Amino acid sequence: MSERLDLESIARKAGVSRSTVSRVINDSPHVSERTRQHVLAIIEQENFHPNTAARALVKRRTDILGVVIPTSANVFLSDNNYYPLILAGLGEAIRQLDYAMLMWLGEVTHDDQHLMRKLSNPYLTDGLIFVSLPNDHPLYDKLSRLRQPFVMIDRPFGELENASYVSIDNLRAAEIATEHLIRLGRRRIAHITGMLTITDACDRLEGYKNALCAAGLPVDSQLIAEGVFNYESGYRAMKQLLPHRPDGLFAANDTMAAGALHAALEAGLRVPEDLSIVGFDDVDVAMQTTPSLTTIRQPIRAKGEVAARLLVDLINNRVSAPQHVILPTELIIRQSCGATNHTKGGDAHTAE
Amino acid sequence: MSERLDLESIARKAGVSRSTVSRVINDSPHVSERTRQHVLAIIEQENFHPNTAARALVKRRTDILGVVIPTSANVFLSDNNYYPLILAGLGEAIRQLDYAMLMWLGEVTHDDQHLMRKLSNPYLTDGLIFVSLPNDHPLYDKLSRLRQPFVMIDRPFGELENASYVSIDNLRAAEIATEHLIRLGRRRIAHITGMLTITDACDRLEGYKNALCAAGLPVDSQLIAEGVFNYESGYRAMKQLLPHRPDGLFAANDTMAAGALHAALEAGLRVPEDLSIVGFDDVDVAMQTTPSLTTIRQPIRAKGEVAARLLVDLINNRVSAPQHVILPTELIIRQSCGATNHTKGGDAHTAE
DNA sequence: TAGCCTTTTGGGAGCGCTCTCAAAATTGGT
DNA sequence: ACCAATTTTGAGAGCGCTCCCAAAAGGCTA
Repeated sequence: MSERLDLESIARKAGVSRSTVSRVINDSPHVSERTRQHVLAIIEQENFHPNTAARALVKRRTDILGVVIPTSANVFLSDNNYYPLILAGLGEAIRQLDYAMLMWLGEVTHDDQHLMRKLSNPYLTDGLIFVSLPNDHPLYDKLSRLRQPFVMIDRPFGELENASYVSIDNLRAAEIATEHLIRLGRRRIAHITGMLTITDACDRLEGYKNALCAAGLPVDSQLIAEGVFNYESGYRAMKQLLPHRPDGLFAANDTMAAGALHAALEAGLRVPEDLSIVGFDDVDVAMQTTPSLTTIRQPIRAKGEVAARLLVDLINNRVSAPQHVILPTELIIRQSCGATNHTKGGDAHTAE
Repeated sequence: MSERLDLESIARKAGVSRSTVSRVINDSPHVSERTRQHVLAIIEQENFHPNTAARALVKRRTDILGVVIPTSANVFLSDNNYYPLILAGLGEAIRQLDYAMLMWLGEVTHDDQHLMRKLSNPYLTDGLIFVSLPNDHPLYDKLSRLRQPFVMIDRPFGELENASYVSIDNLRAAEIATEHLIRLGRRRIAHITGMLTITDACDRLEGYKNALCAAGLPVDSQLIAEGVFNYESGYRAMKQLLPHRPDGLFAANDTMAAGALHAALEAGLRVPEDLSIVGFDDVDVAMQTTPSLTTIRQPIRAKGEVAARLLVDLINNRVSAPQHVILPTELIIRQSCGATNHTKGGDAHTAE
């Protein structure tokens, strides 16, 4: 019904040229204040929106960042709110940077080829962020062929040249968690790993072993059970560990720690008296269990924020790849480990 | 370094015209098989990607769907995995439909104007999906001025003409939950509401009241406490309800039910003996509490999937707005209500 | 008021694609 | 082998914007 709106039609109504309208839209300083206000008024009145496709065509910029979370459904969806937190951090930072966020979720194995073509289309996004890309993922090999700048959240496996990432020192954090249990006098310390296709999980396992070795304790494979970062797998892993009488447990995330706690309590163990538990992440669930979980806090939201900013810096050539950012972690002592602590953590109901 | 790739350059290399390459890319039937294969080979060899901006400019289609989750941070991020499930449903369906998903997360109050301009730009997305838009949200008024097709997940407040939505019958589901408690002999049934700016929460409150009235039970405002859909608020609400000695509780979602359960157990109540609890959603947490939660299951992923398909139908004029889709719910009986049940639900560790 | 410099404005070209229409090549029937 | 029908291909225009450059307008000094 209403004629189609473009720069030209706005220009005509405002009695100026297309170029001037363009300048107004792009906040160019080369427009008199009088003209700017007038054009702005017409734009408002006509409810005009510049065509982003036309703009992108000439500027070779879409102002869109792509986010890929290839994590399998049962981890993303489940009780583990690591990914929602990452997303929140990404979403907020990306919006602040005045970009839009294009998202691909879930397993991409089946339409791998197809998706990769979309992802690697340099005209769709200005850059990409990969979250927790498993090292056996089909996208892995294609990364090196990517033309666009990209940032990974969580350290990639092996030496991926040109890959920038944002992560934490998982190895050291796991050592700290395990050392804490050792310091509390535990000698049969078990570990529930995360999905071992994710480097973070491998590093945490490594850190756990390191700490045992450093303390002269044996690394007993019967005290190591594999999980996949969700509650269910933590519960199962603990069932499997219980016959080997652990007196301490370091779980690769809080969600699995909660599942393990459930299994331990069900088996009649007292926590922390009989079994000392330390988790990882410090997500909400850590404060909702009884007893609440001692854990390693990592800045999950910040990972997303930092990754987004880093990507934009990469896009604008303010820095050049690869960049590696390591964010700090912190041991948060609550009830599940049995250490007395009067300053940190707090219970479930006085959270900030 | 390498020359810029476009249709023309591919055409030159293949010894055909730009038009032919375009036809190949768009799967036009008007190309001989011989030519198609040849061109395809060149495209592959050169790793060519058509410029989406140029295509969008002429086709007036971006093949992008916008998803807006304006929910405040503490609900999206928290223990409640309603939104991740919605997202998973949306993400999968949108990918299957061969669209990309553009996302806006979190509160938009501050840069309201700015965001709305971006959202309503008809050249950025082909359509929009709003998830749980609170009725006091600044976007609410602007919905009627939207030119693009849009679909809401969860019923919008009031009579928004032209608004299509996908939801469930919250009113009836809440009645069923409450009736179940009544049937179990409970007489002092409490309710913890969701955020009352979301229509679903209002409907559930209404259904709760309806059921009480229908059973000749009084509606006691002291037995109604307001929550915001997260664990913390469920815990607090229960603390507030306990002095009024409820013997039953219907919580507007599982996460709050879990918080309430925590508070009840802490206060020394036995569940379900002293207090019968029914939740809503049937998310993972419902099977992880002890006792596990009786709840109303709603098809959360399906909401996302259906909304995406509906939006695409709207975009392609296969249906016309407004469309209202109501998905089915189901009462899942577990331990927290005290009803004996031998067929449904199961415990936390035998999930499907 | 003329002359110079600065600020502001306008017009043309072109980004890479799709679409329409016409031309060329192929097919089939006689 | 010829003409009509069909299939396949090519060229031109144009989508709505930005960018470059030149022209116009405005400000200042002499």
